[in-house]
Amino acid sequence: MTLARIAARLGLSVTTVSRALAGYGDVAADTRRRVADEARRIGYQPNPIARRLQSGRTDAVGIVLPTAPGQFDDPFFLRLLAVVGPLLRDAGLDMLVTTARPGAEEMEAYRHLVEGRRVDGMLLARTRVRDPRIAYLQQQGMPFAAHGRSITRTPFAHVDVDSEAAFEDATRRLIALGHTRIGLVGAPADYMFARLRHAGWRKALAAAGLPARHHEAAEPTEENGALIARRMLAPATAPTALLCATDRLAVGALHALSLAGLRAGRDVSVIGYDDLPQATYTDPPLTSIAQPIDRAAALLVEMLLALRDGASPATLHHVLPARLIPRGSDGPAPLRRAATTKKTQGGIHDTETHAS
Amino acid sequence: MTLARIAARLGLSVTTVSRALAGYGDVAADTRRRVADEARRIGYQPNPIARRLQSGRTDAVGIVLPTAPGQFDDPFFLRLLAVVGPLLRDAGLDMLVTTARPGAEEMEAYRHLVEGRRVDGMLLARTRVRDPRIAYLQQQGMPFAAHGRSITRTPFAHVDVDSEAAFEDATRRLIALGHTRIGLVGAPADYMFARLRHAGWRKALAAAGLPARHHEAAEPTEENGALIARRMLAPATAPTALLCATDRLAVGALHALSLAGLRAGRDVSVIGYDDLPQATYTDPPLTSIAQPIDRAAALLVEMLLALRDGASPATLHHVLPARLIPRGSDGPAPLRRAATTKKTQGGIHDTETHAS
DNA sequence: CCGCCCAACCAAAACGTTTCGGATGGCCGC
DNA sequence: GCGGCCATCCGAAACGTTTTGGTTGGGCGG
Repeated sequence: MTLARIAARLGLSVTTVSRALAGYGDVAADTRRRVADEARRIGYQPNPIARRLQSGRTDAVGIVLPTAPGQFDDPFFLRLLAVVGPLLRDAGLDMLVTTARPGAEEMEAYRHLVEGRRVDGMLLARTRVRDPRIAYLQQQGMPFAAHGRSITRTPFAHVDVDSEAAFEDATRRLIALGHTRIGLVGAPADYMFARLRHAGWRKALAAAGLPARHHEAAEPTEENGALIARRMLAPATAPTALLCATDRLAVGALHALSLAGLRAGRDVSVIGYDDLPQATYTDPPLTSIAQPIDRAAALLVEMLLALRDGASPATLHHVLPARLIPRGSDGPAPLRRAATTKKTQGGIHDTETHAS
Repeated sequence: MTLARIAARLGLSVTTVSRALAGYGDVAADTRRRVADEARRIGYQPNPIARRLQSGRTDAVGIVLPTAPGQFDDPFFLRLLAVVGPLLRDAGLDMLVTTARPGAEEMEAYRHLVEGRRVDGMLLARTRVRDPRIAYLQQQGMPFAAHGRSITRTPFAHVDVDSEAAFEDATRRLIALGHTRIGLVGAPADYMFARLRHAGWRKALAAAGLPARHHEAAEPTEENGALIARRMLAPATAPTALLCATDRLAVGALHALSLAGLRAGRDVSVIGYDDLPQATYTDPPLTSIAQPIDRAAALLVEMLLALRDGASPATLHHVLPARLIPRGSDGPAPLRRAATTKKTQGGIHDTETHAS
């Protein structure tokens, strides 16, 4: 199982065997063949550890999965892994996955991978407006590609989806359907994606001369979606449409509607983002915005390889378009607001409220 | 950043520095302190690659995520990763993740990790009745722990959830509620979990003297759940309750009910398995069976460590109890079967049908 | 004063690969 | 016949660690 064994068996030096397998020109054709045959015969596989020690590269990229309450099993990350996985393998890279809660534990996970010299590239997702992970990786000089933008001093490699435009479009769509009170069920403003979607919503409202009232944000879970929707729909002047920053929030909102005796798509329109598989199977099916995650993943890997080959992060960035998938949860604004049948209660956890 | 640098700076040998940091007794207390100080000062981190080459271990465990149509982003795997991740880190083990479609590609992924000497332990989930992955790992002598049982010649380390008992209980619950026609929306029979849940269902029916009609199986997606439910509910003697092998199937079934104008929990009872976060937010909320995945993950890691320390796989196995979480999707059998309001259509893809 | 033991340290080998800088021998041209 | 070139091969170093089997020198007992 080692070069030495092949060498001994063939009466050659380790050097020659190595060079034969690596395809160097200074090996006789016949020798090369004999080496190849013997290697195949004993099922030789080079020891990656030895190779790494010698080359100084690890041939591995790291991903830290956030394990926050809201993201614990966010399907987004599994899809990302699933799509990125094969691409990395094709590039001969291993994928090292760690899980950590945002905050101190998260940064420790990054340090473990980076300063522990376990990877020579990182992939990160769900960027934040000021992202300590990005700052850290830049300061360490570790190549990385991010899914999502961020506000930084120095440019970094990233793909993002134009969810600002998507939310602007979605809002316009609702306006065209006659809605004038359109609420935003948002995510915490330190997530870059939350800020962009918020901006898109606000822009479309402003362009139509409508006020951007009705905005609350919380970690994107079903639970928070339900809580926010319930609160937002309580007043008499409640929105007739809810734009939700993620599908998980939207699923919660649909649930709250149903509990309140309101029909989604008739009494209140709901639009989500992510186009999760389950979006098709809510009642009514959820109108959602689909992002080209396959394309994004491919670009991320491409960028990582480019960085490895010396490309500058400044040249590496893409913004991809998202696409609205109309289903049953939105529709024309009701002529009169349907009455809320149940009393709403106050109290919401883990929520930041913005009066926009 | 290397032992040699510390050694040079302190006028010591590499050996002594290494032994000082490793806590050997043959280093003077003062020397040990000086070494520790210098190491901290320059932020020394041992090079894991060099350590691995020398020790012959990789300190990494591998997980292959199935990317099948039905499992593409099954939340189950992300939860498993999230729970197993911190435990492995605490044990000083890296987690190497690969994705592959079941079949040839999957086996190639295993070979890549195992014969490529990238890991010294494997974790696997969603076992199959005859599982080629298990046979392979056993033949290769690679330590591994599985989530799920399997039929094998030689015993292997595993945890499983007693979903047979859980399905037996759930079926009895439905029987106690007056249901006599209880259908099983199952998963393909080569999944071990599918077989166990099927057995539990059948057992409870047999004990009550009820026939085990109404059984179909397909990859556990929402889509297949909807297709099967629609077909099962078409005939006049359709089941009044559907037991679903997974929550994804159940979500699809709920959707089909709703399309057919049937009320879940009143006209037709539905019970799922997995207790996904979204189960709370279906309409009505899904009665589901929760598995102790945290406990299972902890045991898996524990077993892996035991195997590494020479334990025999034969002694390592646990079966954990599952717990039914009653919510709104099941209830008393209706006195008379509600009429199906919509026509059902034939045709179903990717499905194996069993007349049980 | 001699021998022994112990505390403290270290040189070298080993893990398996890649690569640098030769070494060897045959053949060709002049 | 000799110099040089080319094809082919190889020794040794290097990557950074751990471990084996020492060596050194001082102190202590007899």
